[in-house]
Amino acid sequence: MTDGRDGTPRTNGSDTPLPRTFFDRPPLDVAPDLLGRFLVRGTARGDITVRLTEVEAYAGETDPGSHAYRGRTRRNASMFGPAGHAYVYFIYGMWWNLNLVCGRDGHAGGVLLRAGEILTGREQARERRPAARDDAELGKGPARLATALGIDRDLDGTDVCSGEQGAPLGVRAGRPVGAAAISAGPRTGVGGAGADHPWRFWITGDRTVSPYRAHQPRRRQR
DNA sequence: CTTCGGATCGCCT
DNA sequence: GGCGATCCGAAGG
Repeated sequence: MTDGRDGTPRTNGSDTPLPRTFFDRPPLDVAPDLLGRFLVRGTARGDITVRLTEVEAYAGETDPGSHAYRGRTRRNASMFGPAGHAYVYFIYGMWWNLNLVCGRDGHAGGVLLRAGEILTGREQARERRPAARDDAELGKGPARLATALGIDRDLDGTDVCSGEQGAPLGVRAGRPVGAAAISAGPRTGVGGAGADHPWRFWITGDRTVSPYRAHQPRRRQR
């Protein structure tokens, strides 16, 4: 990324790609460490850069809340693949959600990217998110974030650690957040065993963090 | 401000 | 056939 004004490269290291080893850890370690990092979406129209503000860990085969809990299927195959790749899935018949696969080989862990602050490429994001009432809403929620970034099935399995210019997705060092600025709590909209465990992490007080919503068992139809 | 119903489809039981 | 790691607009207080 450049500074957005005169093209002068940054010199503070925020553009450095995160090494693949970053993702070679359990989701509960990776998730809070992703806060403040930059996700770069490369499109034909230029880059969109997001500062990650809210994430959720999914532990894999042993986690009843995870898509990987019941084993490998066509949908969740990317979670069983190598770390440092994207897992993109379709939800509620209309939306896409983006995860980053992490954990040691053979463990289907992932981190759901729930919200972020759009730093560059705001015009593209606004066009894809006409319902957003202000910039903070562009990526405030997992499906909103994916929509703002133009994420869909095509990006499932994409390597986010290639470090190549123009890659469709990449994760950069960004501005990591210290533990004192991080809050933790239960996952949003996820029930079942372990629902109360603090698996969700966000930057305390950040305006782009989505509101918490408890799991709601669907009311039976009458 | 909060609550609620509808949209819409692929995966799983 | 049920329901989900959601969002949005309308209606109600």
